[in-house]
Amino acid sequence: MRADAKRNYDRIVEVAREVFREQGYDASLDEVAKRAGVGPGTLYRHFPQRENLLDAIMQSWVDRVTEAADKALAHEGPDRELLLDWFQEYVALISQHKGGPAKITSAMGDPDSPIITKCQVLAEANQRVIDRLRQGGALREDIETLQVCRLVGGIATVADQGDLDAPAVRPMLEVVADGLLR
Amino acid sequence: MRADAKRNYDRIVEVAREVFREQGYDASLDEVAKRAGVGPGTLYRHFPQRENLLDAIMQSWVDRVTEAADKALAHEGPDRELLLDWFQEYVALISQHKGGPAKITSAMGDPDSPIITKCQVLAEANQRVIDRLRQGGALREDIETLQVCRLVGGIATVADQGDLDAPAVRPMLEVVADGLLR
DNA sequence: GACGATACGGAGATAGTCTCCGTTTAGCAA
DNA sequence: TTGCTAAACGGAGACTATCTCCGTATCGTC
Repeated sequence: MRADAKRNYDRIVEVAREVFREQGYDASLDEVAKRAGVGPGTLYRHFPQRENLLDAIMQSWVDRVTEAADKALAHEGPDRELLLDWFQEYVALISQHKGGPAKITSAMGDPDSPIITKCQVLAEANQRVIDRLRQGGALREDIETLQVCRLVGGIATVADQGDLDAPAVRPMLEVVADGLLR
Repeated sequence: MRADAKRNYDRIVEVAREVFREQGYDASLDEVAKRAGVGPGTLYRHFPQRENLLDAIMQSWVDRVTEAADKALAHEGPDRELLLDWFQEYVALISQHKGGPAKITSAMGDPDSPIITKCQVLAEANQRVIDRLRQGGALREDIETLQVCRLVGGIATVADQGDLDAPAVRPMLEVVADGLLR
């Protein structure tokens, strides 16, 4: 990659992170290009689809995901607390910008999504937490971990669309956690 | 309302129902106008916002909602079955067209939404089912019924966005039902 | 310093939303 | 019937966003 190309690439990602945080995932891409000081052509050459840009933005995000899972697994205490803490982290992680929960959760089941690798990191993190509980025999067996992602993702999605805060989300996560534990 | 106005109004609603079913809730409104044989101006005068049109489409829908709740309440059998049957109906009702679950669920918490009256019918139907279970002492007390709507709406939303069918949705509804029952 | 590959960027095609306003029509009253 | 007015129509076009094409500029190498 040529030096000027890399410079523009990085600058676009940086600006996009800012704009998406301000205006949500639906922000205008031409606006991103303008703020980054490049033409729309340049933006679309680097990122043919909106989701390619999202994928680049999420590059740094994957580290935080695994960290959060590590932290949850290190938790000493009741299984219910562990699961709830993880769920809250999960919601926070995918709710970084408006529209994110829906995008990430629906990409989870789509192998062709440009952000699929990022989703897999999240799915694997969730898997580790679920496996730990399963090994302790604390969890019902008849549900796939992908469905768990969907359940929690669904809650994050409605919270995102309805502008709910963490305390309002908590009871919904409790219901799901209690439904999963046995 | 003048006769020609009513004629156009009805025709737009009829066509919109068809187009939304075909193309989802994001379908072009100019396309609806074209198919209805009216100018865009006419459509936007009758329905200033997209949701006003959705509200009109849902007029016949409210009857089905109350019917479904009646049917659920008439159910003889375990509470779990009753709740699950109702949840399945609930998901089916709000999944009429693509994008519907998200729209309806987020409108539930927004008093200014043009479709709020329709949402209230749905919320009341849900309330009746929940109340029945609460009276039997079968349900946990620490959760509002609006939250129940959000939980089930969240599942419907991810199912809608991920093109999941009813059998795939079922286990998620079971988790929520089990988490709510005690 | 010259050359080819690579990348830039903006004009413009396409598509959707929504408004404004000149034209038409329904419905009523004379 | 005819004439009138309020109501309704409809389409041109302003505005915004997405995305492409291609002439121009720049990088990096020989």
